[in-house]
Amino acid sequence: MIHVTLPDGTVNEYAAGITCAEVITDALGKKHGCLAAKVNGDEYDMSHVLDMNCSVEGIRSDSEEGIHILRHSAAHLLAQAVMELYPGALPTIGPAIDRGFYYDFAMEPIAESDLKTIEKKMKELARRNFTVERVELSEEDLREHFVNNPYKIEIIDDKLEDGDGSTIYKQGEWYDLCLGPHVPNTSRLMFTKLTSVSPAYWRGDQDREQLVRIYGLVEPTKDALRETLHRMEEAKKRDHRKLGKDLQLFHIDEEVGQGLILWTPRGAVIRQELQDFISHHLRRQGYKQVFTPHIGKLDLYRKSGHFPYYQESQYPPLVERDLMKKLADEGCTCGELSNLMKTGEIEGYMLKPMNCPHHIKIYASQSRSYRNLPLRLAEFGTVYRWEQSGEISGMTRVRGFTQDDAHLFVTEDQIAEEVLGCIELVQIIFDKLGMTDYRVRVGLRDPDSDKYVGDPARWDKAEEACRAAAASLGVPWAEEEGEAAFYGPKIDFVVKDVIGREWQLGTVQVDYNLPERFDLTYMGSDGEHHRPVMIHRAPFGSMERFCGVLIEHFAGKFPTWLTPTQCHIITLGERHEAYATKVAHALREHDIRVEVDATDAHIKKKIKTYRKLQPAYMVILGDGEMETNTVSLRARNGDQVADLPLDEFIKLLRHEIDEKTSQPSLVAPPE
RNA sequence: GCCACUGUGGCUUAGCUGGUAGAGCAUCUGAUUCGUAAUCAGAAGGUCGGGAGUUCGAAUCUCCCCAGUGGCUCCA
Repeated sequence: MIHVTLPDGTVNEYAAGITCAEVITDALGKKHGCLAAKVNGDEYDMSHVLDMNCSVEGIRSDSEEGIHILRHSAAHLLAQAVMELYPGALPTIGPAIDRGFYYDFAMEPIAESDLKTIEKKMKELARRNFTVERVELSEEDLREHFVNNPYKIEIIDDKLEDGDGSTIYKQGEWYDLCLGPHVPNTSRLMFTKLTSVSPAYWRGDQDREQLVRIYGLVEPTKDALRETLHRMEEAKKRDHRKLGKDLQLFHIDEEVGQGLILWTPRGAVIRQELQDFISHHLRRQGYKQVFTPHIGKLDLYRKSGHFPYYQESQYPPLVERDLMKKLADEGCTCGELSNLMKTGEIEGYMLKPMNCPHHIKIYASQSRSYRNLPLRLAEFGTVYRWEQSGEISGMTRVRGFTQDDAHLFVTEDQIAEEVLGCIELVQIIFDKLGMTDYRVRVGLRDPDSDKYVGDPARWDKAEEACRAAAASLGVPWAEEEGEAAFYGPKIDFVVKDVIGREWQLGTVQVDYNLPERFDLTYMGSDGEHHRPVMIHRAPFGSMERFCGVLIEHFAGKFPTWLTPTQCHIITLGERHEAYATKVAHALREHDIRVEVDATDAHIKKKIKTYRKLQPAYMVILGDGEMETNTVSLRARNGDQVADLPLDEFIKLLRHEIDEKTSQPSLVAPPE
């Protein structure tokens, strides 16, 4: 007999050889809703046999672990379906991921339209309710089972110690190399949806075979699946690319170029408000504003190390006209031109891929003493990077963007305090905008690598400063070894977009390298020359990406201070035009953004038209308002307030704008 | 850059196996003056992402290019 401890603390006695399933059914009844079990904290199949004293806990399909198992099992079901439909395909790997699962196959590319057929096959296989069986095999047997699949053999070669066996999971005739655990039978996998197909490289290595990756979703119940799909639909409505068009915030034009954002008037308002907001805080924190040009000589970037090393991700250099002509006359080929630029034999200019070299030159333009430090130079600096064409997306990944950049030149002792200051700035901004759903990544050096520049003792200190700063935020943060830049540790702020992709926004990076390369110095109190340390920081990352994320964050419903139209005045009839003009003037006198429609169109129609642009308020003016010098307001959700005295309205609205409250609240308190 | 898919007037979109495009919204004109999510009538607007080809004839077939979407790779 063995003793099994259940989660509620009761201890039951069973005959050795009982399975997890039997224990859980005994404890919770037949409808226990569990897919697998935890035995002494480790995950096992339901069929796992217990032969000694232990604790057993069911893993429900709606728990985090349960959904993970469900996804992993659904990946197996997908592979089984694909193998039946495409006998020549070779399954490789198929894990559960954050939002579902995928499986990679070595096979001829398939189209998205083929997913329906595969999905149907999966349903059919699920319905046939195969038992999912775990089989332990010796290494020899394993290799025998996968003799026709070099991918699986490669995994066996890599993951298994010589002589070790492992397990396969079988459902029907089909089986896969896997550690498990899995659902007990395929009927658990009825509610799946294949979402997309795309290529992926074997083991993520661009130089290796390209595989076909199929993505899918799975949920324990029909309702849960429907809800998930609905949520995804809803999220798509908030996509900044769609809202950017609907709200007329930005435009990308084929003829201008890929990944180049045209900020339209309404979008420009948002960007300007954000820039004003951040500029205000920069002044408070003692930053100095600078302006620098969009290009710089190749020599500058040779010195900084960005050319030719990062050439691939830059626009090609600009070469002076006379030189170009001379080289052309001499019959110089493009390849030769490129080589001449690399070796420095000819000079050219580059669109700046970052602002640091320019700011460094400002630092170096005078002799500096410790009394001048920290020197904090800030600029909304526009940079250009040659992103791969397939990677460009909306406002979040572009080829020209404006960083809310700054470079701090500090002494070694000032690093900790200044990093903290940078972090505080990020926090002020995120707090004001109600952005709470972000994660913080502290990039540290990989202790086993020698690619890092600078003295390890100084690194330790800088890393400790970054850690302490991240910890001070009060949000989740994670250290990631090997994620530091080669020149110093960093802190990144990462948010997710509506479809779950992660984007890096703000960043704070400590840099020992550039001051060295540019031989920057300051005079210390000891009368000696010392090397300053640089801190690069951009709390928003870039205005483009940040605004893109912000559009999705607010679903286009911006707080009053940010929204392009704060008041849209609508008249009931033509005779109210004069009053509308008067109200508009009064509002504009108080620096409130107003638009007016005094045409004779029906009020319903006007409301329908302008609500799409999400003004903070629609101001309705008719006979009543005109006679009593009042306004009536309509909020975005349709709520109304009637006959608010005009001066009272202005006062309240001005207050709302100045306070930068999260949402318009003059009609009803925000939800 | 790689693979699949997509690309029709400002927006959304119909157009099956090839025979030179239909519609709704928006726009303009006229009528209506009607208190909060589609008043009526009329007009104008596209040669179908660009180019080449097959064909008597292509938005519909082929090829090349451009752009977008999804993912991979990359991201100082």
